[in-house]
Amino acid sequence: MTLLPDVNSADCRSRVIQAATEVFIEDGYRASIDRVAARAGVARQTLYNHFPSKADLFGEVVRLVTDALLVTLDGNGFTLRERLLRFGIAYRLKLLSVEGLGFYRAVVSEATRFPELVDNFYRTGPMQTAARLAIILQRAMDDKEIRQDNPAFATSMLLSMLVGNDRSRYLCSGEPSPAEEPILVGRIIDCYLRAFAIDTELSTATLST
Amino acid sequence: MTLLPDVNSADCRSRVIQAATEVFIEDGYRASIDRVAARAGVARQTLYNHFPSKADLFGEVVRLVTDALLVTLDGNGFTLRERLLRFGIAYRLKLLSVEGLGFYRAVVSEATRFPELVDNFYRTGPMQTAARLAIILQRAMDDKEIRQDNPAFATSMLLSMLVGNDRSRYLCSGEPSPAEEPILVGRIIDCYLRAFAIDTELSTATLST
DNA sequence: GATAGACTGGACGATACAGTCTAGTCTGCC
DNA sequence: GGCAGACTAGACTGTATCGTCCAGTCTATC
Repeated sequence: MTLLPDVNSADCRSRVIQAATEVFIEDGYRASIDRVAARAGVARQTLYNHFPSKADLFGEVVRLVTDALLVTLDGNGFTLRERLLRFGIAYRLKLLSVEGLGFYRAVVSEATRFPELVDNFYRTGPMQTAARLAIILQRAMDDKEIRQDNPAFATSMLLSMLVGNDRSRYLCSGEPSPAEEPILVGRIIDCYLRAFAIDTELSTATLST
Repeated sequence: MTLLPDVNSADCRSRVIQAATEVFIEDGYRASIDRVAARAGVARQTLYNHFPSKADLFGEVVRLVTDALLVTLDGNGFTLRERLLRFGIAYRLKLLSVEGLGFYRAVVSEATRFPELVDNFYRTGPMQTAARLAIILQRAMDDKEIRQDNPAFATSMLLSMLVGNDRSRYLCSGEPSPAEEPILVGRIIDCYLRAFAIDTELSTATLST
């Protein structure tokens, strides 16, 4: 017995995780263990040597993919619009990819069977991304680049505008077309910046009715 | 044999549909036929007298609930803000209710197993609502109440802002709190109207960088 | 060469479930 | 009374699946 993790064993484990990720993204939790094992090119028993149950394997996959889906926000050195644009492109790229959509579907589908897992996914995934974005927006408010408002609300609006309706559509039918992505993101960000632009007399007057 | 539909039979059928709706909303398609029959207070064979298969029953439920979830837009006689406000409240009320969320989860979960059904759901449900909203927005653009823009884009933005992030959150964890709904919808609509307000020199200047 | 640890491949048990079948009951109508 | 149509209750078939078990193989190390 060696203390170091066996190379072959680790390879096996990662192959299983890789296969499970693909299969769960394709068909959700209802995909069979046999299919995962076959995809990994591994005997079923080998899979059970590494994971005590299907639920544990699923949980591991969810944790790993959740981390992989976190969207990073690069710091300063850009205009606000530029930063939001980069964020928006990365955000849509991840969430609206075939894998991002399949994963989301798989996780949401199991909200009743694994409530704590899905809750944890939301807290360590989407909520983390939102928290990072909120910091950027808060700073932009402090710098008077956008108007003062509740940062949580401002964050929610931007995230909603970026993927809300499109995610819903792609979950049901069709696939995203990557060609027009940058243009679309630009339009969304411009739209957002109008909504949160510093107040002018005109715009406030229109709303107060 | 009578030509008129038997009262008891029709009653039975509607009880089954009612039960199936509840059960599928709770646990999705993986809920068993036995549970549906039990919930309806009916023998399994009776259920099969009315529906040839589980998939057919599911399809029937999806069609009926899709219709029930359509959001109506009342016509004129109100300001644009008032109309959007009413729409937003009704829209969130339906989509973010426990039933609306459960139904959405159930449908989206089966996008791979029943692609045509889910695609049809999207076209007769969400797309219908969007089309109705697009007409209102188009008219508002013609009347110079909001700035000229692509109506489909403007529609997508409003629908996204209304439920995008919140639906995502509620699908994963927690439940909506109906108390603050009207205030929240008001903030969203105001935010939207800012984004699509008629151009002023100031706001365009900020964006053009 | 012997040994330990990991993987294989298939049999096996237990469970759940869709859908069918059948014998019997109930109800309304002639 | 008799009959037709619908419902009931439960047995039954066939299939899918999770998870276990076991006998055998392969490989690296001593």
